[in-house]
Amino acid sequence: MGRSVPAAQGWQAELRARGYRLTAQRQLVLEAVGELGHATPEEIAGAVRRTATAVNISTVYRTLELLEELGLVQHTHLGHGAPTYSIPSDDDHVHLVCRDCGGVDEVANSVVDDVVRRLSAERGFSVDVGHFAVFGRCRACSTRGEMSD
Amino acid sequence: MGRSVPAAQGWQAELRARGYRLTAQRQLVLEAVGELGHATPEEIAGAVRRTATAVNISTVYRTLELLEELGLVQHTHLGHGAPTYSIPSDDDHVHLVCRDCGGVDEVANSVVDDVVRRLSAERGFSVDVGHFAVFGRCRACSTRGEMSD
DNA sequence: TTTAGTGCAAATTTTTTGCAAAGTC
DNA sequence: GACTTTGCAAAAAATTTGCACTAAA
Repeated sequence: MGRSVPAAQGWQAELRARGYRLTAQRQLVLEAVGELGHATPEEIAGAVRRTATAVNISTVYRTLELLEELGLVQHTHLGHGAPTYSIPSDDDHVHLVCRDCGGVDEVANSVVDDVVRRLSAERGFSVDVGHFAVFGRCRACSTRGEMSD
Repeated sequence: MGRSVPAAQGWQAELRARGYRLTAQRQLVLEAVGELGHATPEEIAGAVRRTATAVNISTVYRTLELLEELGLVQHTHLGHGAPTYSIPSDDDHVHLVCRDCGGVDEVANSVVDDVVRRLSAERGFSVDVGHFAVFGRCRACSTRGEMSD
């Protein structure tokens, strides 16, 4: 088996290797991020609170920052509000956020492959596909708009 | 002369037509947005303050909200911080934001035309090109990274 | 004169920080 | 035991809101 993706608990070793310590809070926050998917710090704190031990909100912020530095979580901006955290995965996707209903849809990032390639070639800019959300209006809201216009 | 773009002072008439009033503050804020381009509410307040009359920050927020509703300004998310306001124009562009240096570059939105078309056809999603920023790493920062790696 | 808009101050909301106590290695 | 991490409380930063007063129409 390869080890391109930190296996089951490889991150714990990596944590120590970097001089950090393994704590219950860090495990709980990481688990919550995995379970919730695209959750805000506040939501993550809430989820942890519901399970067993509560983790202070400031610890959640500090922990997310650390986990992101280690590459164990990533954050995405889906709109005006707080950034949302999730587990990086191979099948990253592009987020479509509707300005009207606020709904978040996803499309395979192959849709933007071409743009990514061009920006790399023409500008030397390497796009972080997972990080950007695409804003606009979803089909449902467009249809609704037509009717009421 | 056409009137696809609210002419010089057409917006003032539109304002009144909708039952709103023309005030010095609204003119000052709109001017500041035009002069600054992609500025945060705080920056806009600062710019106005520097000219003649100061406009209270809460009025700036309320005014931006109104001007946006009227389509006289638009806001864009360029990263973690506050949204930035600017004057909508025909030659909208895509923003490239570097995760390392924070720099903001622009590319013609023709670069994403294809994606816009596909999302419309396949998902019925109409993209607001000006609203989304593309995150990643710019050429300068990539080069720097290679060297220090 | 009537009704909308502004300034001001206070309340929210979200995130950050200092520091003593608790926990990990 | 040494050094990191956490919880707590307070500080900051960013927005929003209530309300009396000012100003546009």
